[in-house]
Amino acid sequence: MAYSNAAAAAVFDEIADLLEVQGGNAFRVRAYRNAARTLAGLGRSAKEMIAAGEDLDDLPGIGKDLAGKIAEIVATGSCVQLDALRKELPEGITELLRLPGIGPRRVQALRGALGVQCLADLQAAAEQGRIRGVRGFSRDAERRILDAIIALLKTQRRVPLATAAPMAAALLAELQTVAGVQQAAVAGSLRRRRDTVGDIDLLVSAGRGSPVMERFAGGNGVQRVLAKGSTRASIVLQGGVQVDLRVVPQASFGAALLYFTGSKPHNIALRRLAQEAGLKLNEYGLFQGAHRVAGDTEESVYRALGLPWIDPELREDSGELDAARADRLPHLVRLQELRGDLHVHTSDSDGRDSLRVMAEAAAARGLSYIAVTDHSRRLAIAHGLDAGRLARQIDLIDAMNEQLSGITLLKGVEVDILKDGKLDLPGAILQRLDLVVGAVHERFDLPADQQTARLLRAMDHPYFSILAHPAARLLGEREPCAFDLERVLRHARERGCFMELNGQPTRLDLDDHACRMARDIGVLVSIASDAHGLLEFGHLDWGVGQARRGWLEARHVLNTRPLEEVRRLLDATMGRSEAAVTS
DNA sequence: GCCGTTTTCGGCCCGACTGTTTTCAGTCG
Repeated sequence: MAYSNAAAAAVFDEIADLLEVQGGNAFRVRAYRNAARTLAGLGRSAKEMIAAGEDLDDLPGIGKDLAGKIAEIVATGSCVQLDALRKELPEGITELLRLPGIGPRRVQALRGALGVQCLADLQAAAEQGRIRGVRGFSRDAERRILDAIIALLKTQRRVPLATAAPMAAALLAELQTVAGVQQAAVAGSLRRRRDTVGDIDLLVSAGRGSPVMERFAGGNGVQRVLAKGSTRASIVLQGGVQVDLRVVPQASFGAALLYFTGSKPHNIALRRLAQEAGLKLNEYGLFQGAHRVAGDTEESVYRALGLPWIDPELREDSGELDAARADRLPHLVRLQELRGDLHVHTSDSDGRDSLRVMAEAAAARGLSYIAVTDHSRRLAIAHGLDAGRLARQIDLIDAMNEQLSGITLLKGVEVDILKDGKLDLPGAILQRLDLVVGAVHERFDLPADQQTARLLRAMDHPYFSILAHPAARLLGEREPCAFDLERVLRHARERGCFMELNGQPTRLDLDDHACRMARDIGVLVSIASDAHGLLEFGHLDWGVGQARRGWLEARHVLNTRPLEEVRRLLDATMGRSEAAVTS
């Protein structure tokens, strides 16, 4: 198994889980989790850093010990400490932590008293009425555990951002109509635009006596109320998505929004900053003693800490505080800066709408160009185009460009990258296109070195412009392919081709970390809708969210450029230099 | 396990909610 930062991060996360169940020092557990986060968000491969003689213990949260463990993982692919922990603890014990209300202490209690080793053991113990006999567990607790196990087994865990966002918007609109509610906002990972969200976090400010909690917990579509106090409540919606609501006074709204937006590591880092300045930050404000010095808006809190306001997408404690202090925060790309979309399907392959309908829908959204990129012949299930059908589509597009105004259609294809890295259509037809978008649609399971070689070879084809959805992941369905992203990005830069950030809600691929690596290495990213119907140009917005999480500015994005410039850049990938085009 | 314009030891963010161990520990975000 080839080394990846993600694999090393997974090792540290598992060690943290196991130490936690074992009742280990909570700060030691956190140290492993921090290191996992550092690795996952690292712009470069730790393996290459070691090879270059760099000290890993210069990285935040990584000291001598963990640097040594990373070196061990790089060298051997495993970690002695993890192997030892796995031997000491039963496989499956950490899944008990996924049950609400069950933490490390209760897992230990259940294991000690009943010998529970996994979810199935616990379920059996609950069904047999043995849990109520354990100290600290009542008959009610036993029933709750059983309910939680059943709920866990049938609900999906995280939902795509695009699924949660409209649910949150609907709830927010309802809360805004409740008497006494002054301000309401979405917070949490949804506001930070993570690709998936575990629950929906909502915040409102309201005067005393507002019935907002009652309305929230008693609303339509509420399946279960998990908790309900005067300032905080949690419900589960029909369909299994959890929603948390927090109510604060108006004067605390900004501090609460900051706190409730997270991420947790960002909050911890901010609170530490406050501490160092002799202040205390909590969800009610920034305090000097009992005096509130800031808190009505997020800006006021950041400003009082000597910082500019930070975009929510950046709040992951991955360098944004340093950047803010140095006044070097990125000017993140915005949806309205996209001028075109370089991955669009029509009913010629598996799209639902015709060429003309797609063109008009794109124009109506304010785009000035789109690339028509239907599938190639290999993808028979998508009615992929062979050379003959593609040639006819090319002629059709030429003719249609004569008629259209305000939008230009670029001639492209989403060509399959075959197992050996060859492309699924002959060069003679690819040569006639404005751009070639290559994608993997099969054999996702190749070993990392073969998958990497496959992608590199595809990019070396004389006509290759953009690598589409490079990891080929499907959120909740298919893990990303194993390949050496850094090598692929470096090759793309040398070859002069581009990487796609696919905006389909279950793809979002490149992911945020990969975007940041592309930015660092200097490869332009094409944010694409991969629209298969006229309504799907909206997917561009999900792509923009991930791009922003990846610190991308307009200058890092291919399709923020005007048509003439994009043409020049694409021509170069197709072996047509500027001189050749004009001659 | 990490970290350090007080430091190589002794800290490590802070508060709400729940259940139950009737004064607080465990869990969560």
